[in-house]
Amino acid sequence: MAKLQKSIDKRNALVKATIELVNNNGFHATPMSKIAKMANVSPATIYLYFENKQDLVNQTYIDVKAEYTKYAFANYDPTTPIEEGFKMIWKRIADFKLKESEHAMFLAQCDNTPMIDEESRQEGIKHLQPLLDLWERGKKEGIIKPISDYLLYAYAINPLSFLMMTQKRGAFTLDKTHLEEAYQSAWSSIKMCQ
Amino acid sequence: MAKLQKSIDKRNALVKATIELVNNNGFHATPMSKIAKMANVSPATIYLYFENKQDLVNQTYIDVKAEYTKYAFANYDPTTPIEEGFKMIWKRIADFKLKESEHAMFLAQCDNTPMIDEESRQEGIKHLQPLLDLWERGKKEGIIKPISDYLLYAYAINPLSFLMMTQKRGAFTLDKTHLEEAYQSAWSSIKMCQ
Amino acid sequence: MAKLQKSIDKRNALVKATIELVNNNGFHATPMSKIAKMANVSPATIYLYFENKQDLVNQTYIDVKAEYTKYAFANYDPTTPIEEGFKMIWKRIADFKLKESEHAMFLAQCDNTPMIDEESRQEGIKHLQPLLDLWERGKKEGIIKPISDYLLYAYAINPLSFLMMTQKRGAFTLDKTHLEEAYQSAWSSIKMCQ
Amino acid sequence: MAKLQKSIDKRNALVKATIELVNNNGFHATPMSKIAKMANVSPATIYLYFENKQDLVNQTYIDVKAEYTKYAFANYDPTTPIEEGFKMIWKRIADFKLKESEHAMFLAQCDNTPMIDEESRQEGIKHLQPLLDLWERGKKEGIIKPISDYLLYAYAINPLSFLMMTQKRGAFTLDKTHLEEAYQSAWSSIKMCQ
DNA sequence: CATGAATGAGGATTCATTCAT
DNA sequence: TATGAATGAATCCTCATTCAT
Repeated sequence: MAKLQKSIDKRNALVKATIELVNNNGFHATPMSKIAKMANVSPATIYLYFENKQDLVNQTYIDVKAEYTKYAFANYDPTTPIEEGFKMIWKRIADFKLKESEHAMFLAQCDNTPMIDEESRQEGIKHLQPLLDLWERGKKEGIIKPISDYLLYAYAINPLSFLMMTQKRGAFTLDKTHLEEAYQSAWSSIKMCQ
Repeated sequence: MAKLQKSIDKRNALVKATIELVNNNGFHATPMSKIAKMANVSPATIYLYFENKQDLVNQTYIDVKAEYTKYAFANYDPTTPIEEGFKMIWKRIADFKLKESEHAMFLAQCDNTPMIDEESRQEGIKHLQPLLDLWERGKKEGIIKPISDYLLYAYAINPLSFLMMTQKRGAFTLDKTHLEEAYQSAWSSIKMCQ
Repeated sequence: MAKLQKSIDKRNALVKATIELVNNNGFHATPMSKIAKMANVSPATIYLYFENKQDLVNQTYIDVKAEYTKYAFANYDPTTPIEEGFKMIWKRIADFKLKESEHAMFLAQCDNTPMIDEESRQEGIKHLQPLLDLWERGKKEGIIKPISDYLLYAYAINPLSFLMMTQKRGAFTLDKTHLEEAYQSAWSSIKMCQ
Repeated sequence: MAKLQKSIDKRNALVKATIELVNNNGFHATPMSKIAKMANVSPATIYLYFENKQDLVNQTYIDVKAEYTKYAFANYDPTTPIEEGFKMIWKRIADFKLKESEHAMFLAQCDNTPMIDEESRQEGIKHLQPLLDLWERGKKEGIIKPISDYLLYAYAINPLSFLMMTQKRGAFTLDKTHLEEAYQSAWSSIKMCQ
């Protein structure tokens, strides 16, 4: 039991180090040896937990993506009214992207780069279902525009990634007011024009 | 003159090869030797045109970014009415992202990755000025929401990058109808609510 | 007693696995971990039975060599007439090389490779004495050529190794007729010309 | 031209180093870095001449095998009478195995080990044809036993490998007398009994 | 006795960059 | 200007061996 616990700790340390180093240097500029050093293990130990470097980032991606969606829907109840439900989820996602910006940044890099296996990418998408369901419901009720989920995501959610990156680069800080404005823009872009 | 012409051809071939290879493999997984091969020159020749690998991608980034903004504002007249002007630019940008998707993809990778020097990043932003001017004008006239340009960009323009990537991955095809819907979402998100 | 029995089983399993893996991959391309896996023990367990990898192959070599000579002389009686005795031994050796070809192959690899300690090599040679004694007797009786034992071995016995390897590679199958022909060649090469 | 010459020299130096190091340590215990050092080139240079380590030994094997057969048949004329022709070839082969014992040892290791690709092994066999032709002729003329070429090789030629190895190990020195005795044994084993 | 986890040392291979031509 | 050969410095990964349990 103690052994097993220790193992999970090491795996976590490796995942954490991977996120930080890949964020700063990119996948291929992050040597396994540095990951090992940052996680306080021997390079060889990585291979007890992951098949190879590709597997390490794939699993890290899936881990972070799962954490992201878990966070997004943590307090969401599928019976909530559309607008309120959307706002709730949107705020949680905004929260995640800005507070857990290291993790969000890692996802952004994975999503705009050929560094993740297609299979792992698919695996990561799965957990977004509650949002898609909400949109489905919203479309039926005539509250959400009857357009492709890809378009809805592009306008309602994805801009947060851009804002997070911008903030990360120090060009701009997203305060409460900005956040409210962003939400209004998001909602305006997907709600039915009355 | 003939020699100079030849040189420009080689430089262009190198830039082109860089875009294609970095798109498919990422910066660090793209060896100089492969770039040279694809451009039909010797590896050593690259160093006649670029200082080193970093310089090569930096310059490629600036080139592509310049091409992007040039395309975006090609037929734009700064005296055009706000909504019409925005639509015009938006359509050009959408056009570029979808038709020159290789180049757009390259920019997306650069923008979400630590592969470009901060200096070159700044250099690339410069040429967006006409759009910022349009927004300035729009805000003054009470047509565009008086919010940060970063927010406006995040909602009006950046979603096109997401849609381009989605389409590139084959998950979804953006047809005329989608494009019109996307425009409506973009405009809705930044126009003043009346 | 039960424990001791168990131990011998493990040692045997390890020796067996070593033979098979070294045959297929060679000494250095055979990891201890694979040997352990094939023998159904932990890598660490190997070190309870053998000092290190070198010791493991050395002991395996000695084991197999002993088995080989034991088989060769199993039914041999030192008072048998020369030609009959030689034929008897030769047939046993041929039998071993062809039926226990895995073991014979292992010996061939050890004997043509710097993988075995000189000491273990010497140890392995010891048990061939009965054959040398037979030859001694044969020389005295004027039946066997009065030449070096090395020459006798090279012509009377060693060709069987070559034939075994050839057969192992599938180039050729040694049937009863071939075997008889081989024996004739062997005997012709060492018997006194009358 | 100077460049090309230099290249061939490097390739030769690499092949030479490979033979010596593999003889002393075996294939897998011979690091590329040591081969490079002994050949006075950088490790990376090896990969300009050979695809990888396997290719390096394969090509070395083929080179040495070609040298061996070229040496064996250097002064052989296919119209020579059988016994004389055989003796001539046999002597050349013995000469090669004993004088070029480094090369012969390398072949012995390759032939008793899974270190060479099957394809290269086949390639190496090709050049033995003149000997097979001689045997063919000998069988027709009733001078050589009408048995498989594999058997003939096993008894007439292969023992020389064993004797070479034995001599290399210092257990025994093959002088002129021994050599004559060896030839008699070889010939006895394959010639028709009259 | 037996083990699975852990690791340091090492090995094959790649690659950005240089240099002689 | 243009090149192909050459290379030292990484980088990923493996493996014999040890150690805490």
